[in-house]
This record gives sequence, structure tokens and C-alpha cells, in this order.
Amino acid sequence: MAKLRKVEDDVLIERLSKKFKDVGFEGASMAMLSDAAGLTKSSLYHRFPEGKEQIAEEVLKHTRRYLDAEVFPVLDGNLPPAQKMDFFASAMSQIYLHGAESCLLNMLSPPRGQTNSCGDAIAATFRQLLASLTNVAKQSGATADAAQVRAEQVLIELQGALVVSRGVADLAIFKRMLARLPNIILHNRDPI
Amino acid sequence: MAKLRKVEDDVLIERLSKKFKDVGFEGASMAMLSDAAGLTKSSLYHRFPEGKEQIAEEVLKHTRRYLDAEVFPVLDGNLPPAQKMDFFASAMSQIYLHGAESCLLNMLSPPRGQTNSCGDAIAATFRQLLASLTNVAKQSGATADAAQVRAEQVLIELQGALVVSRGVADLAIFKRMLARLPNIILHNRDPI
DNA sequence: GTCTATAATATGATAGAC
DNA sequence: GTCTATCATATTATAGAC
Repeated sequence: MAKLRKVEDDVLIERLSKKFKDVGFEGASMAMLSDAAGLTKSSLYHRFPEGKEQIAEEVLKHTRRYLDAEVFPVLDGNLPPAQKMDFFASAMSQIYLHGAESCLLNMLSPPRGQTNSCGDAIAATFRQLLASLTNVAKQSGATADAAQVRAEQVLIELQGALVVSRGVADLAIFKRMLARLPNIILHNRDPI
Repeated sequence: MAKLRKVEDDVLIERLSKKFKDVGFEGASMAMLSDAAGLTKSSLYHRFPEGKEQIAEEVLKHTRRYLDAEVFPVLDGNLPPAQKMDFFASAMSQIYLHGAESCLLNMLSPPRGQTNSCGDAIAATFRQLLASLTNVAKQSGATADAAQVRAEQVLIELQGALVVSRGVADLAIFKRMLARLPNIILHNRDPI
């Protein structure tokens, strides 16, 4: 039988995830991550022998599992588009704590020019989000090209709102973005 | 008379700025910044006695001076709104190298919960951008509330497009965002 | 599985020669 | 103003006791 775990896997991942969201990959040291986890550095290395990069990978996998289990099935399911997008906006508001928490996919992105295992997982998750949102837009009547642009705009506004609302320390900006989010997919008028 | 400078101030700031844009504040060590600058660490400390934070501040000031000299006068000037926004989109495309370079205001943002001298400069610059863009939207016929939302959306889409196009390594996403940018200010329809 | 102790390296920062 | 040399600290990582 396995030895007693002071901190359960899920709790551990949540705590590490929070730290990464706050300070980013480069900003998080093993000492900070240990503190956040409630374990010593050595214990952290025992759970993640390859260190910080492995922690980042596991944290990303955890996020991906959540999306695969709770979000993509709804977007890819049989609900009317409007209900799908209301659910999506609500889920994003929860995930990002109404704009108070940064996006892991952004905070763990490798520097420009570089590429690592996190970069691949991040790209794959962004692409799945784009694909599922594109399908909702098509379901909502958009042409293939328009659907892609609408999906891109949703992801862009989510990420951008997190950056801007952090930059000016104003969560209302994120809230106003969320309000227009469903309509981007459901009824995005083309430029004049 | 002053001693000979191996690297001119403007060139130095440009090089340091590039490094910060690539790897962020936490990701940039004094050693990396020295390498990028083409000077030793000691020389860098001579030019910036307070170290990395001072470098970040100076780099932000340099960006702000550019905006004050080249961008805000146009947005706040007497051109028709459409011309202002065409100029703005073009300027943003240049600044961000068509989506290949991250935003300094984002990459130098302090971690959530923290606040430093950079955070204040970043917030101030974001707010001035919002103010000037809001006025262009008003000039274009928007109500005060609508104008504010349009300005926010422009900043959000700029920042978000940089994040997403980096995440999926696709500059076309930034380009498509730029194409719809002017119209957000000029003719942003309200949600249904 | 967790911990203390420790080693090797990287980093921020300074002193002093040229 | 730039450089080499140096130092204190922080960081990554491992060894070994419990």
C-alpha cells in the first residue's frame, strides 16, 4: 500500500496551479511552489522528479482534463447554441474567478522563439477551444470562415480581458467582456 | 565631458526592451539583459544603478514617450475617426511586429496581488489609451457608455490577439484582429 | 511520503582597475 | 563608461534519516 500523502493529488495540483497563475512559470521558484503546496522542496521533487517543468505539465493536464470532462462535451453536444454559450461564459467566469485570476495557458506559455512540452499542450488546448467554438458558430448559422473568426474573437477577448483588467486593476472590464461573449458566436456581424 | 558610450541610450533601451518582451520581467536575469545589451553586468548597473526594476521603468518610459509623441497626438487630433483608426491599427501592427512581438505592458505587469512602480506606469498607459480611444468613439457618434466599451474592446482584442497568436503560433490571428479593429470604434453594434 | 542537510549553480549586486 | 573579480544570496537538485 502506498504511503500516506500529506496533501492529496487534486489539492496539490490546485495549489500549484494557483501559484503559476499568479506569478507565471519563470516567476515561480521551487521554494515558492513548495510553500504554496504546503510541502518541502524535497517532497515536491519526490512527487515531481523532473521538477518545475513537470509540475507545469501536470497542472496543464489537470486543466485539460477539466475542459475535456466539463466544457467540451457541452460545446460539442446537442444544446441550442445560445444555451451552449451561456454555459461557456458562466464556466469561464468561474475558472477565472470573474477576472481576478490569470489564465494558465497564458502564464505557462514559453518565451517567444522557444518551444517546450508546455507549449505543445497549450497550443493543443487553444486549438480544441477554437475548434469547438467554431462548431457552435457554424451551428448558429455562420459560414466556415466567419465561424473561425468568431471563435478566434472569443478566445482573444477572454485572454485580452484578463490582461487588461489586470493591467488597470478593474474587474468590471472582464465582466463587460463576458456579457458580449455569447453574442460574438451567435451573431457576429461582418465588418462594413 | 561625458565618457564614451559603447551603446547609445536609445539602442540600449531598444535591446533591453526586446528581451523583456520576449521573456518577461521575471524571466529576464541581469546576465541575459547584459548579453542582449552588449555590455557587462557591471556596465548595466552603472547605467541603471537600481538594477532590473529601474531598467523596466526606463523601458516603459521609453514606450510611453513614443506613444505621447506619435500616437496620442493623432488620436486626440482633428482627423476624421476612420483615419485615426487606420493610423492606430497600422501603428499597432508596427509596434508588435505584426503579432510576432509581445506587449511590454503585459510582459512587465507585476504578479496578481502585488504592485510596484511598473504596475503604476502600466495602468496609467492603459488608461490613457482607453481615454483617447473612448474620445475617438465619441467623435464617431457613440454615447459615453458605448464609447468606453468600444475602447475597452480594442485594447482587449489587441492584448488577446497577442496572447492567442503566440499560444497557437499563428500570426494570421493577429492580422485578422487588426482588420476588424478600426470598425470596433467606428461602428460597434450593441448586443441584441 | 516527508523531512533536514547539503551541494552545485545562477543571480543580484558591489569594489576597484583601466 | 567599461571591464574583471568577487561576494552574498537564491535556486535547482540530490542524499539519506525517519
